[in-house]
Amino acid sequence: MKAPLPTVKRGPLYMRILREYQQNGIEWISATDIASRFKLTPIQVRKDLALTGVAGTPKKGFQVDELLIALQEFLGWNNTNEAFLVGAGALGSALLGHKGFADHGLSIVAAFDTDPDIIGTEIHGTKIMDISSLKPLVKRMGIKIGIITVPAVFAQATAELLVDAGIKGIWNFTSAKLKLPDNIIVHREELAAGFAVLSAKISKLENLT
Amino acid sequence: MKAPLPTVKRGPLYMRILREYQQNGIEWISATDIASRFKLTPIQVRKDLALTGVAGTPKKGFQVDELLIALQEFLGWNNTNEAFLVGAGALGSALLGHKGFADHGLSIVAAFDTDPDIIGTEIHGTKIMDISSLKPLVKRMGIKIGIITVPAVFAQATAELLVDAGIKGIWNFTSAKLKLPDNIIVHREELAAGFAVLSAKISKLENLT
DNA sequence: TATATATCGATATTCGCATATCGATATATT
DNA sequence: AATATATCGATATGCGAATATCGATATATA
Repeated sequence: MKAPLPTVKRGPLYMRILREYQQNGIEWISATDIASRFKLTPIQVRKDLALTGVAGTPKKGFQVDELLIALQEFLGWNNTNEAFLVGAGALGSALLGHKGFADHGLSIVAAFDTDPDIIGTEIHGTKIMDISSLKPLVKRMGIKIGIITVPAVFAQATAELLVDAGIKGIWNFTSAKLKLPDNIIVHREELAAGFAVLSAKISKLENLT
Repeated sequence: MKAPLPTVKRGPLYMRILREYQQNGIEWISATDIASRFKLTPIQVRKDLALTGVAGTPKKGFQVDELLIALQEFLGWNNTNEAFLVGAGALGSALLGHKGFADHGLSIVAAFDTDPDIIGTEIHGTKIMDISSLKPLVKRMGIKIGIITVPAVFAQATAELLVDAGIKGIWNFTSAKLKLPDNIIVHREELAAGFAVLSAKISKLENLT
């Protein structure tokens, strides 16, 4: 199944509103509803949803439960919605406490650090463990995603450790460029990009979608 | 000047490597250098840099100092590289401590909250102030960007307060959809999107750029 | 001085995604 | 039962950005 990248990126939005509808006991949702909720057109939403394979019914829309399951499947969240986090500093702690993730069904199931002062403590309900215990846990729990929020200088070493432990994908919050085997998927979160878009839009008042 | 959105997004990457070169006293940088540093092609980098108006010289590349200034101008960072942050919770604190921003020349010059226990304290060198003092400061300092890291339920009220104070652009880290006047630029940071891309790439082993 | 090479920069092509159009259909309404 | 309407879903169009191609040029090297 081929999946357009922008569609995948919008996936979490759909997940959120669907969960909300589900919790409120609403059975049907239309592409128009979703579009008005975010800044999208109904057509775009329909095209995205079409990729999941679910069929809507005219005048009512899509069945919330059915769509939710299909989307989850489509996004691959049946297998890979759990992650380990390494580096329980400021940013790491924030991610651990970030409500948004739970809303989408994603969960950071464990966090690791090297600082003895932090190890053993709990941050937002997640116990911080010694990094030496990471490898066996990855195998045992079948975790595929690792989140790196260590200082940039340690990023490469951390990444290698994760790969060695069997991690398949890495979410890199540092500014370091990681050199890893090709079969490892790396995604770098570029926080500054958001800032750039914002200030560019302000300084030149033009429509950059 | 028309600015392709993806180019703007890559801007911070260029800024980072340029600053690094500058600090190391390297005078010239080629598109090939930059491309190999990130996951880009030299052609793409050249096209981006062409928009700044600077000319490179064959066999050497671009002059670091000149390019840095031009890029800064191009991204509009001469005027709008300062921001206020509202909501000094977990995520807010993390952003305050995020070294990455300083590396790019962006700065969060002040932070605000409503919690009396937090007001007056310092987080990563930034003093947390009472939100009531926000409005006069925005005017006095000419700040144009506001960062919202409050709980989602308070997002709308916070945004309105910022707009009332004279803020032109808002960086929204909550999941709330903000209803604001059209002339206000809003950028929502969707953290979960990164996770979605990553897990999609892992579960279907396909090339989603 | 002559030649090789790395890089720039312009043009052309391709690709992917967003947007528009329109017929089909199921529900609600009268 | 007949009609109106909201929505889906397929096809077609258009746009923006990535990629490829190739000549020009300045530096380094022999």
